[in-house]
Amino acid sequence: MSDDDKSLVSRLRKLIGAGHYHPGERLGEEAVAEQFGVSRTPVRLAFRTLEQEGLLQRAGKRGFMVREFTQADVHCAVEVRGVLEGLAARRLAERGMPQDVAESLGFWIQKGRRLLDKGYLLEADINQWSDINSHFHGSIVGAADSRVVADAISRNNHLPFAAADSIIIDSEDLAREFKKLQLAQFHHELIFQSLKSGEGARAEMLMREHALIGLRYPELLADNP
Amino acid sequence: MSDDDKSLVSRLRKLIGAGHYHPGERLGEEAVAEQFGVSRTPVRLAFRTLEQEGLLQRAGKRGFMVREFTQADVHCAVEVRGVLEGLAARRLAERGMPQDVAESLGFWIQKGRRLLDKGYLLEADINQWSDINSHFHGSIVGAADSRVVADAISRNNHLPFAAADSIIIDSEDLAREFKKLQLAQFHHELIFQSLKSGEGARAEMLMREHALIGLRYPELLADNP
DNA sequence: ATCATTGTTATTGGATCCAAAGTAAAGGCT
DNA sequence: AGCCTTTACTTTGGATCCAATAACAATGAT
Repeated sequence: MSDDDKSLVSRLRKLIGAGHYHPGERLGEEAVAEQFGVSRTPVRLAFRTLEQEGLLQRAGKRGFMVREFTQADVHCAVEVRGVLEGLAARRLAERGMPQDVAESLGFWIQKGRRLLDKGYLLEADINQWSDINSHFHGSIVGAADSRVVADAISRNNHLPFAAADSIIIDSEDLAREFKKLQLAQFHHELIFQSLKSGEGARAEMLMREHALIGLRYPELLADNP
Repeated sequence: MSDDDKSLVSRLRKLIGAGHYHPGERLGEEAVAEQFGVSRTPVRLAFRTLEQEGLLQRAGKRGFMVREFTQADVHCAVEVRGVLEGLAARRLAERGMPQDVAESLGFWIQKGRRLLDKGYLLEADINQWSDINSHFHGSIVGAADSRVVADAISRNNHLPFAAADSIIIDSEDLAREFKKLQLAQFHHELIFQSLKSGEGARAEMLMREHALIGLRYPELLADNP
């Protein structure tokens, strides 16, 4: 197998997220163990972790089943990320942003600006934006200086489509995606601005709105071409 | 042992929460296994769960250590609960509160009112309030109708002092505690009011403020006797 | 004397075995 | 024929065994 180096949990996580297992499907320990060529022990350990992450749920007394994710679940996961990252942003604004964090955020904003300044989007730009985006969000969450908040966010990010860097990219319509990223970049700059001036409430609200960008804006941009 | 019926995770959770293990102390699988009279296997499983819950953290490549909780961590956990329960309340208000939920919340509010109406607090009332309180919060979270949100809250509640029903009771000063519960009851009624009228933003803010009642109000009440 | 290297020990990860519990199926009874 | 009971099988939980590895200690070299 190609990814023998990755841990069992992340491999399973990826498979579940990719919809490789049907939602509601029961996962037998023996079956999975055989599928990955390991014994039952590591599978049992992994299942407990995946259960806590919310990807698996107990199927009565008969082991675990793949958690089913509705559209509403995705929506909620994004909103949860919104309020949590909003909390992180507010904390950062209220406690004052350290110089190095400001520099780091400025750096990623500059990078985003340069990426979008050319006025259009290339296929190859997607990955770069994903990188920029996760560094921006990661810097804020990290600078909020609270393991509890960071853990809550990271746990939520284990849910499919919930993570900030899991923006659905529609390679078919790069023009529309460009508009979306332009808006996201604008959000980033506004958030940066409010963080710098210690506007906690504004930073929080902006962050919460920013989280929704993948949910609500596509339809909006679709209607107004 | 007296509590053989409880699962290993909850027993460990309780011990860790009670400070039975020193923060930062390394927990060996063998040692814990022997202490509980079981083999290493269930301990290993439990450790993975406790790790995800944030009570244990990996100690390098050498097993797990007891997570250390600072006062700031407790504060953050309470704020996280605030924003999450706030989200639940807003969802409930915006989607409209079903009749049965309104009746249930009204019931617990009535019970709280009757408990406090006598104007003072008895030692025995504490447990009853805890019951009322968790039912009130539980009803709202449940009625928000989102497993994602409910799970996020429940995971956060595993952290010591983060759960809504873990109000620190100072049996030495029941008069002050009475004031606190009076305020909490008032919060509950205001939240109920805003939920009924569909005031999402108000319900959310009230819920967030309500979460802080155990953190900030004691000092306030201490200064103003 | 200090540092590096090597050997020993402690501890975790993985595999296998056994027991317990639950489910499905087959057979018997009304 | 339908339902209940009993039996066989599947599957998970717990215990033990073995291997891999990291920490520790001791010994030797510079």
